[in-house]
Amino acid sequence: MRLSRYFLPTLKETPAEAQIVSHRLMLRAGLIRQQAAGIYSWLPLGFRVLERISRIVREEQNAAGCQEILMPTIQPAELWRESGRYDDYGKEMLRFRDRHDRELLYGPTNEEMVTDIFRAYVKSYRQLPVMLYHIQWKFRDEVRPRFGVMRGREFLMKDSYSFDLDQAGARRSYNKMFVAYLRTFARLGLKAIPMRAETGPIGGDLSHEFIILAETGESQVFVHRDLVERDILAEAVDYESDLQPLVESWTSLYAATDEKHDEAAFAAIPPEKRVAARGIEVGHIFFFGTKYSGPQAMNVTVQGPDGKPVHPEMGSYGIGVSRLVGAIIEASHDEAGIIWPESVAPFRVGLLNLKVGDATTDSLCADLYERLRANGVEVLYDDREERAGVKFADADLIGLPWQVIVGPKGAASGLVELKRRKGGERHELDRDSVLERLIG
RNA sequence: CGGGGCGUAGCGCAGCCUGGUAGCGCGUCUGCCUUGGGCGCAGAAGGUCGUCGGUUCGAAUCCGGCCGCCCCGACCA
Repeated sequence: MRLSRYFLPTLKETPAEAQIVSHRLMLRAGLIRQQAAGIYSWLPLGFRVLERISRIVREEQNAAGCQEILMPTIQPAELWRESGRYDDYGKEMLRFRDRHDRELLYGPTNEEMVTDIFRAYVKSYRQLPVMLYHIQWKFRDEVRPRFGVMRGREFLMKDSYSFDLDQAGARRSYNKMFVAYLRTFARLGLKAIPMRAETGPIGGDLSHEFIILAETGESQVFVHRDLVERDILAEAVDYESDLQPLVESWTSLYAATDEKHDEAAFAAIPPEKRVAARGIEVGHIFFFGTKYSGPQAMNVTVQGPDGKPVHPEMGSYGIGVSRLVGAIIEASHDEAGIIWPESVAPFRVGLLNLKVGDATTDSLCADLYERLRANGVEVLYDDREERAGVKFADADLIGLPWQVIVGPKGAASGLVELKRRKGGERHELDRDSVLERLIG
């Protein structure tokens, strides 16, 4: 993509409403535009990141055996009356009526609807387990939206739902999602730590929040260093195997938010293993049994092995996709701007032509641009007629992982500069070496 | 929902106290110049001062209602 034709409104100054760093950078880097309190448009660069994150989330959900569907944003009130939540949910739920005066709502979550889909088609225990998910916009009329996309009213969320014959099966589904979440956040370039959360109505230990560590995080967290340093991607995962030992190895070490913090237990950890940090919640998984499928709610049954009706055991699993864009920036930025992890970067390479109009830099850039693209490398080519300083500043601001800097001095001798955004190290290389590094 | 603050050009702000018909920086447009870290010079466009009403000869400015946005707290992917 040529930057001269790309819709990328970067700002030199920070809009007054933005307080936290991710919000400031998202506005300055031209990722989003606020349309109302907690409601945002996603501009081309921001939308690309949203799509990148969604792709990774999707790949890991699919790998864990979850199947993607797409439920609507608008839901009928009747479903929520069945579960009893229409009255319970309160003002956070946006309600309205259509032209026939039917009551509708903008979905804040989808337990009722997915349960409705399930009960329409699944009649036998032989069809279990079932795991469905979608990535869809949600609306929660938060009293006080803030922090940009970190707490918006309209937000993109991945929500999964599992249906099992019994609690042992539900635990297997839970464990799959647990591991899928670890892998998802690791692939997004984040250190996400599962922390025990409020237990559901059944009790037990089947509820975890996934919290990423970031200096500007909203809550205080306490974790065992081994959890922070452990790399799930280095471990082989077979979703058909018993994941319980793996899950236990992650949950046996200390990890807690300040609400659940146990000072004594934390003090029992060797001092060099204690990590007190700030965190941001990016995912939440929990088991809730028959809360929605039971007779008190939507009364869903399948026929069990003995021919008798069974209420399926359910769980739900959420990842805040749009929130993650902000969370990743909170976890990865510097004074100059965003530093995208490679896996979610909107483009992999920024190609900077420092002297547009100079025959040598123009042709060198054109060649690099074409050859990178031909090899599947996504490049944002800064071919604007701007001064070098503007290009450097914008490149650092939007945070693409690699910058290929082509200036008249180096170009004359066939050299360009390769700069890594993270860390900032630079190398003068000839064009083939640059291509080799970026394509390999 | 309790407390506080703010709405003036695309963005950041001054002007308001002490009413007299709107200004600065950045950005944008044109030309020249410059070309390795948000240059320089010259010219230009762009604002019903959130909105409705009141006071006044006259309101961005004083008074009131409404709307919107932000911050702190309680609550949350």
